[in-house]
Amino acid sequence: MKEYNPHEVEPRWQKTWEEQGLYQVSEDPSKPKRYVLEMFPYPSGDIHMGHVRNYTIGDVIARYSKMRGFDVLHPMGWDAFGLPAENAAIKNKSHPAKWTYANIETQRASCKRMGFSYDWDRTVIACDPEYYRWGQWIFLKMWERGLVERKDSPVNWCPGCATVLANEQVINGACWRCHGTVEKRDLTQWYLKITDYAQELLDDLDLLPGWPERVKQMQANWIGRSEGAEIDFILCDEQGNTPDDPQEDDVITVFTTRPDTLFGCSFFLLAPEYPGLAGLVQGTAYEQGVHDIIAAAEKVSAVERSQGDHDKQGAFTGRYVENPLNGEKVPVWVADYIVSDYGTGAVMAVPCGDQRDFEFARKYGLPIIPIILPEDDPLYPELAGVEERVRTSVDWERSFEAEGVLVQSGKYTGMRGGKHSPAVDAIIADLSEKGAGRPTVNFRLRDWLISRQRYWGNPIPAIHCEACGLVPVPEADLPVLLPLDLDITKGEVLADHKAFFECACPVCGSPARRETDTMDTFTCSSWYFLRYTDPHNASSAFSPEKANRWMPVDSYIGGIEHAILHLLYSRFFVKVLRDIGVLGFSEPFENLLTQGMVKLNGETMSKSKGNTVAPEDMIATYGADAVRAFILFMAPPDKDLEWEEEGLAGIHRFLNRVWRQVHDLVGRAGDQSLYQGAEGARDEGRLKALAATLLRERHRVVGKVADDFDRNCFNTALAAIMELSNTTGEYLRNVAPDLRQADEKLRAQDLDVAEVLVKLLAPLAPHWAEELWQGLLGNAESVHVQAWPGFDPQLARAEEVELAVQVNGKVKARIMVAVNAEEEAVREAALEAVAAAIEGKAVKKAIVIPGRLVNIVL
RNA sequence: GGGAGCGUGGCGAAAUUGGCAUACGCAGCGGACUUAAAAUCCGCCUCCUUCGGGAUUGAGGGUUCGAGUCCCUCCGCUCCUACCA
Repeated sequence: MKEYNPHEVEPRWQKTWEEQGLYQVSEDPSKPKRYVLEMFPYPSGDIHMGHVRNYTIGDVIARYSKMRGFDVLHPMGWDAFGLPAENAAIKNKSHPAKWTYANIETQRASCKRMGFSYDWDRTVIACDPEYYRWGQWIFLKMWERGLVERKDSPVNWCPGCATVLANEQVINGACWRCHGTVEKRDLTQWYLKITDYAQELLDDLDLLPGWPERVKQMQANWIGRSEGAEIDFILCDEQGNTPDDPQEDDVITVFTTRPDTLFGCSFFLLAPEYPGLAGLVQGTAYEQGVHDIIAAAEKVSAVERSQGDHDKQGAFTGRYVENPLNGEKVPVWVADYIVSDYGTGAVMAVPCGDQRDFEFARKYGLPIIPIILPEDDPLYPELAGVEERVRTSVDWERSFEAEGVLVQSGKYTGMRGGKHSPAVDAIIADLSEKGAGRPTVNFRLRDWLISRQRYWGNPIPAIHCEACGLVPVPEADLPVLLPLDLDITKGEVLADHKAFFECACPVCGSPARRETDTMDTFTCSSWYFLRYTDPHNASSAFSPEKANRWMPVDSYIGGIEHAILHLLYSRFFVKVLRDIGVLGFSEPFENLLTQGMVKLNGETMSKSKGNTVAPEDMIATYGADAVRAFILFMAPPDKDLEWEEEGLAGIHRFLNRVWRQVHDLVGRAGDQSLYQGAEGARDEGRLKALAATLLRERHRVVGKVADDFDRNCFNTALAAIMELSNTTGEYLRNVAPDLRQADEKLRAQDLDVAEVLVKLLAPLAPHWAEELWQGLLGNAESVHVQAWPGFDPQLARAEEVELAVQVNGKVKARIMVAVNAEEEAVREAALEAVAAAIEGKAVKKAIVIPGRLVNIVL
């Protein structure tokens, strides 16, 4: 017998598979398709254990799917544009392209060493002009449809990365890449109008039962839909007089989800960044106070501002607005807890119903008018049914935010208030009639800021012409090539690179300037999964026919960190491409599997912490197959996985053991047999019983493993295979080898069990399986294109089963009964088995659960 | 503050629809083989026990013939999100 040596077996089969093109997509329309995809990596150095886990999960699904008769698409590529390449290039005095492609080759080699079944002919590399030209094309199509906008607004600026960031890329006020503090700056930038799709992006989450609830919840929260009303307040003078003919400048609109509390509005708030704020106080006695708040808000970084409960600061502006519902004069304040980029940046403050307004009112001595009360409030008897305002203060500890009954609210008094309450509907209707308000839906989602002032990205295909304004690059001129002759180590930037930006206006032909901003790298990852379906298409981004055949992705596997950014953007791109008419579906990813982290001693592995385990070291010791199987065995895929080298050694032992068992089963173990000491039973009955048990286990486990793979439960699938191996060991140990081999039927069964063990492990340990399948069992064709072993549920069942007999829910005895025994007979047997325990007591009833237990109730 | 999830042996975990809790593995302990060690193989391995049994899925309660699983209260942990009006 040849010993199991992964270091010899693995590279050999990897070479053979590649030469044979075993994993090239067959494009066989007679088979059902399955698209298995792992999130493509950013090429920052070699792959780490997190990647290995991600790709191993995908590889098992792909290999298993192939054995189940699917036409499988399982590609790999690189998200190759981005800032780390620039930083690394500057550090190493190199070029981002050089660094990027070198890392891609390293990662590609590591993936091959792990034995992943990718079709390498379909590789997509985002910084390849053949790919990014179609990203530019999609941008132009969006522009045609009015989904591209260039506008001036306060944006997130990361000084560390010297670029702007999308809202989604600011995590707790810090840059998602460098973790530096993000500032607000007023800049003119490019946006994609993802907000046009806000409602659909929210609604279609319901079309995704194959996504984790958690991820859908996170997306729904991010989109942040709120129903409410816009209400117009008109600026008035100190006597409360509004202008006879109010102009646009005289109106300040707020968004609220609680128009029912309008009678409780005792002051009015503007964000420090509110556009017209400076004008309101210019030249007045209040200018300085307001200015101080604005200055303080600018200084306080977004990080601190998002820390939450710091003391609220504000100042009176000296101005008033009129409450459109009751005509009251309300003072206007500036407050640092009002954010400018949600709603309108202006808020009607209702301190009795909002805790933040409550605290602000207490601090600055503003009235807290009770207008909504729970019926059990001590104040309720006094105010119940009161329409006119009789009280303007309360001694409450905090605001009241739940549902209640309106008081002191004019004709609305007595109505139920709260979100979606009758009072809300009535007040919105009345405001609409006056033209002072309208029902609105507000989203938290902002438009996607995609321009970046960086070199290593996809150029935005636009031209600035003095005469014609902003002009899209004609489709025929694509791609706008990113120049490679730029030396960023000397501080060169695109905006100074004449050869790049000097151009002629495509409309009038006069000298013009090319846009020098590049696109956010997330635009590259928002459609790469479509390119894989038709990667070499030179005349379009993809053929709709191919994309429609392969899409949606059936299994998408990746980290939870992409729950919002990448997954939301990709959904948006697909919906736009559908509306453009090149896709016939609305959602890109049918099933999403978010894999857990790989940890060491309870901590996430990371280079900066220095607690990583290098995949190549583990491969060098135990082989790729053991690493793969270990990763799948140690935890369910969506849970964090604690790295334990002892466990990996255990899996290596297991592969070794099954290797020898397979040799034993086919009579080829020779003197390396695990069971040579096994004189075994020569007793015919014992032999038959062991063989029957093995047969039953073989069928049971094949069914169980298929079921587990279908549910992505790789850990229990492997546990079941271990059980089959244990039963096999029991059999081999206790049956004299010559007896087995003399019996033709047993020889056939032994061979079948050997084949089953090899096939069940093939998706998990592909090289190990191939060596046994072809090397030992002498098959000419790869195990990875074999059909999944069949199983017979009848054979998986024993003729007799053991039932537990419970008395009042406690197990008191066990009985053996025939599988098809009549319920009455089972009941009789059970009563008999526990006769002593129930003696003298009345049996109320006996519940028989076939195949499981009998419960006798006394 | 809001939302989601989790809590089972020394450890990683299993129990798919409410039906024999602790499968499978790791570590540990004992044994076989060996001059010895490694490797390999076999056995033990939730806790208590007067050896009859009894208890046990974070704690307490409820529903049910039956609860790790469903409901309520509490405790603990994790993740996400946040002055979102």
